[in-house]
Amino acid sequence: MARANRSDVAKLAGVSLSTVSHVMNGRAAELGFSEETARKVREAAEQVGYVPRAAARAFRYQASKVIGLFLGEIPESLHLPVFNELLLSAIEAATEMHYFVLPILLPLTRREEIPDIIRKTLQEVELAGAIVEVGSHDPAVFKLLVQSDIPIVWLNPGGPASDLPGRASLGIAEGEGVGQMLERIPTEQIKRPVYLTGPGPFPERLRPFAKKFAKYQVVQADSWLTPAGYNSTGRLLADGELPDLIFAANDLLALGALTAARDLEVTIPHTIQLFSYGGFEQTGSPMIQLSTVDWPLEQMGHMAVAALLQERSDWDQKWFAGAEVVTDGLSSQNALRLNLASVAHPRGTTLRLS
Amino acid sequence: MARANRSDVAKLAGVSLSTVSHVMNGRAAELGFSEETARKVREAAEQVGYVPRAAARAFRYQASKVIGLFLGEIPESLHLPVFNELLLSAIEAATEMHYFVLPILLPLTRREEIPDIIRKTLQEVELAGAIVEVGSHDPAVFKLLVQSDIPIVWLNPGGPASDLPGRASLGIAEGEGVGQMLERIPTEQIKRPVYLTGPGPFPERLRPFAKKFAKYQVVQADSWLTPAGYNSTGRLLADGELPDLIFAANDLLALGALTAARDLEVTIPHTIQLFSYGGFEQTGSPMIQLSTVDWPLEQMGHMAVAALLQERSDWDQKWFAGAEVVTDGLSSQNALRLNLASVAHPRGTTLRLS
DNA sequence: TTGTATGCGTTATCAT
DNA sequence: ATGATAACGCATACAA
Repeated sequence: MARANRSDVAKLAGVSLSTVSHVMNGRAAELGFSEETARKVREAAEQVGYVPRAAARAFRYQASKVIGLFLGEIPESLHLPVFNELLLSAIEAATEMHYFVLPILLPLTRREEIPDIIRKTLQEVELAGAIVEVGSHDPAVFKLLVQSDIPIVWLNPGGPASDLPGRASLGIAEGEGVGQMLERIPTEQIKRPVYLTGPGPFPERLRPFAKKFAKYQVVQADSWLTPAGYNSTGRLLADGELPDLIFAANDLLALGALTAARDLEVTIPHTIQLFSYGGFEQTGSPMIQLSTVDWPLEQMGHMAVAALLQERSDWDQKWFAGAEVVTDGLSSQNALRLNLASVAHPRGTTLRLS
Repeated sequence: MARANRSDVAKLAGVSLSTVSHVMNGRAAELGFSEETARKVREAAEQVGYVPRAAARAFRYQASKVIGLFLGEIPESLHLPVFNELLLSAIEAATEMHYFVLPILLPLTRREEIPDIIRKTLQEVELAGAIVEVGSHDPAVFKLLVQSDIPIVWLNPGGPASDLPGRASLGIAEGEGVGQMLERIPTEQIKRPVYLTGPGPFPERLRPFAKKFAKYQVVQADSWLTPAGYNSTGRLLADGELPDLIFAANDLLALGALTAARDLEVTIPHTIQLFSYGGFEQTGSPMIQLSTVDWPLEQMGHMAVAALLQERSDWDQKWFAGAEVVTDGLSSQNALRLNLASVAHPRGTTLRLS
């Protein structure tokens, strides 16, 4: 048997079609319907399991409750925090406003397919708006999205906000937290700083470190995961003069470095100080207190939704704090460009603090 | 300016509305339109950025490309693999068939809200089908979902398939992999087996362990995360006679146990053997080779989508292998109930194998 | 207090 | 080869 529709309910309740609509949309009292009628309708709906068809409602209202979240595909665990935290916080924020979040993965390779993916998406699911992780994509691939009239929020989880046209553009001031961290360390005593990173181009977060130290060594591991950090650090420590400060470009590399040092009986933080980027946090009673710089992805997800749905009050109050607003160079007057602050969490386990 | 619609294109191309539809749906050749007309239409569409309205299409076709994935909310990192692997594998499978996956989080507390969440969802977004993690929910809360005519696949990521009515019901034979693991260990020499678990009821995976050993000790940590495993194991090892086998109910607890043993200079696997459940895997050159039982969540996500979209061939070929099919006790003749095999990965690093 | 008419944008059928 | 039109289910303005 097919899904019940309005006329099934109307027939069963012995009322007209519009009466069903009015009652189901909670306007019974407002329009002065009898309690008796309302009850009859609700009972009939309940009995046949009637729920108004979303497709018909979306069509009729010319509106949708689905927010598209376009994310770069995940090459390895490095991106899991991006996926998890962005998606979950976006869902949380959206749910609060009775919206849904539809994640759409964009291939990192085969970029020529992206325009077509976007066209197919727009054609198959009505979107209330789009949140787009720009990544390293050529903005031109999003042309169709821009041409459609839905609001767009651009995201750059690994750097400054782009200046693409849309309702908002969010970035992260990665250097800020790193700078804070460096201020807490007596850096004048540092002789051999090391920057431990993964494959690919150096991220923004390196900048304050590079600025602080005239000379530093770069160790590039062959992945962004813990074992690579372990191996690279192991080789580094075995090979000659010990470093006295390691900045790991992500937390997983730092965990590898920590373990390698322990295995080689190099004490941290006494012999080597260590900190990383990513906001590693253990709930409950922690085993490891890693000094790390928070990556405000959760804030980013919340703000993206808030901006998309134009809940300006939300930005200002809960999530806005610490954001660096940049309004110049934007075409739309409604647009907001801002970089979320990253925050240092220095901890005595891995840093000797001044 | 508003999003372009069909009539904008028709006007620009100088043709009728239906001609635009015909061309846009690739039926130009079939209906014998001139190449000239088709080109004009395509160019006009391109120029104004026309994409057919999804809401109107969904309405007209009485169909949708969105699969709802109803998941229990995530209380702590324990559930991250469930969320990640299920969602990502479902997205992967769905994308291949040109479908989308909409994750919907159901509150674990405040369960009385669930029926309303489901009703709102059905009312606001047209679903092609639903994949539902049953969890510990009373199946009655899903009544509206069942009454709607969309196909449903039930999931139990932590135990056997339920026998709810729907297109399919998938579970996991957790005991299978644990049993395999126990067969590889010379268990007659085990004197003091310990089961290390987290808060809450004991999962299915314990069963073969309990069956194998007449007497075993249960250590219940106060969370499912690594630090809790560390603390509980630390206390256990300090407190008297050492165990000789620890089965950790998840990988994170096992990692804590491993670290605790190392810190107390108890050798693994020589003094204590250790294995866990969850399929912990490090890509690249691994630092830790944990003996663990695979949790086939990825397979589950793929199969759920395949079953939902009735791609029977898919089950049989790629993902079906090793699944234990149970067809008795099902009402719907289309329904399939099966338990995916879990697989042991014994590794010499943490187990002494026979 | 209830019923009726209209339109939302698209597609497919049918007529030209 | 191209154009006109009905139908999809719902919500609402308006008529009764």
